Amino acid sequence: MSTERVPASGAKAPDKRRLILDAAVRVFARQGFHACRVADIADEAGVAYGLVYHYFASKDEVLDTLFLERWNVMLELIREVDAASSPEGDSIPVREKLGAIASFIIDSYQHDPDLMKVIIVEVTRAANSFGNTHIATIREAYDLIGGMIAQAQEQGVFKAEIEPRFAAMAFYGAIEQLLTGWIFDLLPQGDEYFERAKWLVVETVCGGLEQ
Amino acid sequence: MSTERVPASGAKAPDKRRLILDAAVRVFARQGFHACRVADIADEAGVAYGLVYHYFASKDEVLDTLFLERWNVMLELIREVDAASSPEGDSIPVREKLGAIASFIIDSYQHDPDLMKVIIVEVTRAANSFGNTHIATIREAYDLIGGMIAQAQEQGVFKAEIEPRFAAMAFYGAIEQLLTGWIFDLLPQGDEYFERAKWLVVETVCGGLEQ
Amino acid sequence: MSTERVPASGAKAPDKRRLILDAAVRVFARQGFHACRVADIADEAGVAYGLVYHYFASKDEVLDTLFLERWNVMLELIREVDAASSPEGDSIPVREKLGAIASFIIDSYQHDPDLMKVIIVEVTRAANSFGNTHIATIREAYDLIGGMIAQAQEQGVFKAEIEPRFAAMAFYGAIEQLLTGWIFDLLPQGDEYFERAKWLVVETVCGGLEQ
Amino acid sequence: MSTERVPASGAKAPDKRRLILDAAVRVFARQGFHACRVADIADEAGVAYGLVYHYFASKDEVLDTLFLERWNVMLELIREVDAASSPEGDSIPVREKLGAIASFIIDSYQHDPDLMKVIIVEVTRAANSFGNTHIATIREAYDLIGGMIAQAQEQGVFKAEIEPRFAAMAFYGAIEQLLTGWIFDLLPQGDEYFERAKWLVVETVCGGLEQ
DNA sequence: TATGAATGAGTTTTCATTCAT
DNA sequence: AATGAATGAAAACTCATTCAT
Repeated sequence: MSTERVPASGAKAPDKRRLILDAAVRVFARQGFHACRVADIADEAGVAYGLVYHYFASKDEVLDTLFLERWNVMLELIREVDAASSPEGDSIPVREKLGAIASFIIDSYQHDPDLMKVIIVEVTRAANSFGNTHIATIREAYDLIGGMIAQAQEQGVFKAEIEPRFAAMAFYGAIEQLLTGWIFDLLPQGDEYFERAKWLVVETVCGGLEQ
Repeated sequence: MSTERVPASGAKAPDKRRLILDAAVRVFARQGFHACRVADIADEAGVAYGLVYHYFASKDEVLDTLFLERWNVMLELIREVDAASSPEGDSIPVREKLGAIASFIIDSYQHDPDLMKVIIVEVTRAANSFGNTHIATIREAYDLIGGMIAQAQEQGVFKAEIEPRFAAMAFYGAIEQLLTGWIFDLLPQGDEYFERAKWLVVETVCGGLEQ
Repeated sequence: MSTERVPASGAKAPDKRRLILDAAVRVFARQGFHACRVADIADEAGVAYGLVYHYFASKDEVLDTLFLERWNVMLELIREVDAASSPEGDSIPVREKLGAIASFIIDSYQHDPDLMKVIIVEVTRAANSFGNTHIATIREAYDLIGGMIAQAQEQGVFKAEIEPRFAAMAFYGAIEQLLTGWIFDLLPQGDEYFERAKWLVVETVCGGLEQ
Repeated sequence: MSTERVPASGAKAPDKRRLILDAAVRVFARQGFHACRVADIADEAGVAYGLVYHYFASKDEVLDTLFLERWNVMLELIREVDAASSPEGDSIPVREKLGAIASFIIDSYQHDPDLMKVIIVEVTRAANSFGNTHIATIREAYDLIGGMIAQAQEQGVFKAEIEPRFAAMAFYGAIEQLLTGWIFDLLPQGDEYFERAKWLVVETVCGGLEQ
């Protein structure tokens, strides 16, 4: 977070740059990155057309910024979880780790569905455009999860036959597809559903991975 | 499957329409739907520019056709699996059913990675364009899988607390993310890996879902 | 000449490419390269906007083409003059050579003032854009003239103290400035004036260069 | 000359206006008037963007100012030369007059090549923009030279058949083309070459014009 | 069927100029 | 005098689609 180049100034001033980013989230979510014009972003933000280009070099950079802002927060969370230890000094159990990650992602969606929609739809799977640009950053998350699984395997908690990288992808894919279901309005939403979804994904995947 | 409107003619004639579709797969996979021009498709197919418009009403229709051709084959497979019964007349076990689906998808990727890349990258997650257009068709697959899970639940094979729709999404998402891993070159490929991936996804998800 | 990529087809068909080039000459001459829009060229040519881009990669390429077409004709003329010999087999005198060049340039202006205006105003002196791009081609003309002067020097016709390259520039500059005078409407025009100008420039420069 | 609206203040203060003008010369020479942005001028001058507009009404006015500053100095010089008389009270000979003009222009280039480049490339030949704006001012120089030549003709020094206006253009064009040669790096530079160029242009043109 | 020239609406980006501070 | 954020018109270029042959 806090990629702002502009002083926060006590959260009073409108901070046009933030205004533009927030507007872009809504517009990208509503129309899709390709289908929207830069003018739509400016209009949604209530600023002049040119100001978008005053703060961002291109339309692409707007999306890049949105993605990186959010993804880095997630990476930080995953790293913290990975390093976390119980009061006794032991590393916390995998189930808890993976549960924290699932919770974070689902909470993120609950908190700002538009942003998560944009990230999933426009970046995470865009193998020929943004996904490719940010592949290293994206991979970092997968690798960290893979590391957790490998560790659990070494500790004898998870089955030995498992290929950690593959399991990590399956786990992350399961979560992302739940979000996709919400995005496409194929799954029911609401606090209760979000909570149950967290449980289900952990229960399912961990249940299957455990010895 | 055979959605062709043109006689098969004994596989002799070039069948320009098929030529164009196959070329489109390669071009869409290589450059992405948005980044490629209709001229690129024509060039790749070795046909005249205008011929693409002779066979297809628009660039969109080319992708629509590719998606539907493949997705309908998958739907057929899922339906067959769903209806399949053992020699004794009993329905075959869920594990086998889901295994058949995972196998089919992964085999599809193995057989024509470009086509699966296009479907996943350009359609399945494209919530604001093709994904939305084909949402009903896509959903059908999720629903069929959800039905299988619900049945397994009723039979007492799967846990009762499970929400079948959610579990279906998790299952499908896990598979799709494995393909995504191959597409982005994040996971190792090869016959052996494909086979182990099939096993892993079924073992993991079913293992977690079972009582 | 004849850079046409399109068959001449008996001079019957309109040849849209030529139409565009000819229109561009008029528009560039009237408004200047920078001040005119591609739409102006298309309008002047009576063709659709996009057709300009069907035949030329960019607005720049239109000017490049116009310049090269004409300049290459001039280079050819200069080379011919340089190689020309009298009936007796001797090389023709410098005065005649330089006179032929001056005649050619001034005739060119008389024949198509717009084209010469464009070349002089937009290319020949444009040290930061087109002039720089075509500097090698432009230089070739100066070098050929310099060669003629050097030869005359060796033959004892021109003074020995002369630096041929400098003299060539002075000669060419004198002619170009006469055209500039006509372009800016600072000098009177008309057949008689054009003829006298040819004489004046040769008489002046050669008169001054001769021993 | 001193067109400055701002007190000279003993050459102590930075005089931002002058700073901007000098920076503009460098930027225009390096990138060309059209290719540079107002921001480039401000950056080069080390002043704030808006300050350019505090001192100048537009980007055009910056170039106008540069051109007029210099061209007026030249006009003054030409007028002085024209009025100059020998100690005996006779007007000095044409050769000396034209020599003084050639010297002044070449010295100007030697002293500030960037400024002369800008004037020649961006103004003097720009028939559709600045050249047209300043045509009256530019013409004055040509007319004054033409007057000198006419006078020499009347005195019987120059041939009678000469059209003074044409001869003036030829003379000025020869000089300007030498500068063009230096600008394009087609001719060798250095004190010696500059001196010889002065001699050559006068010797050539006057030699040819004399009876 | 097959060709590729012709059309023109649409979009990003640039950048001179204005303006509030 | 000095700053630099804000404005928005302008234009090159792209490319899906049409159409005459």
